[in-house]
Amino acid sequence: MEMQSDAEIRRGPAVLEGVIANLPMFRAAPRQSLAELARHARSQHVHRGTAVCRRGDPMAGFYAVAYGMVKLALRTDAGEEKVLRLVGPGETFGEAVMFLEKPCPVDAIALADSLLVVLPAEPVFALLERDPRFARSLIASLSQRMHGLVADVEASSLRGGLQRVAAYLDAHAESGENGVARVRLPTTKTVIASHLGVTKETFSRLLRELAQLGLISVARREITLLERSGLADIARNGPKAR
Amino acid sequence: MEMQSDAEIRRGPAVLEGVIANLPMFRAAPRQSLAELARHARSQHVHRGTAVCRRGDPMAGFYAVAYGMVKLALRTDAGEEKVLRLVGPGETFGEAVMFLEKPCPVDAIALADSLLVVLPAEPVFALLERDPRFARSLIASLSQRMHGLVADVEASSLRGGLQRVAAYLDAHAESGENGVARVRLPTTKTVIASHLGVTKETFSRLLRELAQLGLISVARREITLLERSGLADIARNGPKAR
DNA sequence: GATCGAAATTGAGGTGGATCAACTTCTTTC
DNA sequence: GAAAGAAGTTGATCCACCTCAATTTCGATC
Repeated sequence: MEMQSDAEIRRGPAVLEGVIANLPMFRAAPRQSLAELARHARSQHVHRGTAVCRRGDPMAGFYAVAYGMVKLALRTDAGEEKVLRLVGPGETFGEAVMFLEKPCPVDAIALADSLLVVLPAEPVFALLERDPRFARSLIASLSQRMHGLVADVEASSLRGGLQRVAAYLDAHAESGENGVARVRLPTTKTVIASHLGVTKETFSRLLRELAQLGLISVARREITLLERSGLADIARNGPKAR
Repeated sequence: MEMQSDAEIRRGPAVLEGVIANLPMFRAAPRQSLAELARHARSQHVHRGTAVCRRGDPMAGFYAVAYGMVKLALRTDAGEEKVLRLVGPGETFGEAVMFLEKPCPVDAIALADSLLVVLPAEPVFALLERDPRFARSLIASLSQRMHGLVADVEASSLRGGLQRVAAYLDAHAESGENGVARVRLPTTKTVIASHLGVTKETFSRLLRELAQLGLISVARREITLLERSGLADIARNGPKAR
């Protein structure tokens, strides 16, 4: 523990700078600014299942994920939760809240042991003051995020469950070894289900429905897309428009 | 027609500058920058029911509403629509899309005869380059917008219809003449319903339910909040937790 | 103030997805 | 590698909200 902490302190700054430099919003920033940010940043290790911050917490900066995965979720008093976003390596969260200087509106929970980089607000504001290109990147980043949110609203208010699942699989396809399209779910089906706006039970049934249509085959978290075009068709036109 | 156009050209710039100066994001901008922006801006009159822009259109700038009202909505091929936001006087839309340099993701339809101010991207980018305070305001504005979207997602995925209606009324209450809280719906119930994520039929029934509970009384678009606390209670805790 | 189209209400009936419950299969831990 | 717990599946049932259809009311126009 003592030794690990020691090692982190020694190699910390360089690692931090590396993580920061690879964030999309800092791509255009000069090296000196990055070093400056890294000097004020700190790393934070969180274990699987623990909260990075909870709704209502003050937010004195924003977070970047170095490795691991964090879910941003809303929860009701009754314990139901809606996953807003899954944040993976190289992605950030909390920027918008930092600027509003309001308490955190969501829960952020680590889904895996994760290393986060915390960027305090002040140095970011300072950089903003001095580097218009950074401002531009940050604005682009926020705009992108907003576009994603609008897409989610569109999906969950205008499309049915099957359509959303099909669209999700289509959007997350990677081509596997022999050119076969596959999706590896980044976390549990329960969490994915909540992200897609259905219960785990319904998600399970929808996957089975797609499998019975011969469009996919499911093995644990590995999903093979057997008929990409049919899947894309459902994603676009829904189940009925056969 | 010719005369009106003439008049607009003459007094246009001053009016435009006035409208722009009163937008939250330009509050901190120096007068000279405002004049500069106003010089590149143009006004656009749209009649009730006509489209300002449609999904897929290129967006070479963003819009401010001087008077009137615009709805931003997503629509399905089948004609159903989901209203994302109602934009009234002194509010803006299209900033995020402008920065993404992507086609417009929503339809923008005038709900009343409206005067819009169109701010082309280039001068905004230029101002951004030169005035960090403006960048800060713009970022704050986008963050605010995002916060609103998240709140909408929360409402429509975690709360039931009655709860959403109650929350809407509670949030939009103004105190009328004799200190009685009232809400004047800004547009048709059909549009409000879509904004709240229910059909007009359901909205009608939910209002009636609240009325039968003695919490409100409805007269056309004028709604009187008879028991503010009971309404707020439903908004927070739902109908069951009596 | 009569007329016509849009908006709103009301009723009857259907349904997508939630809920509840039992069980199976993974995963983690000691 | 056994035990305990988390995640996933499956079936039965339920319900909030939607859909369809018939009026009624409102609001603009002549």
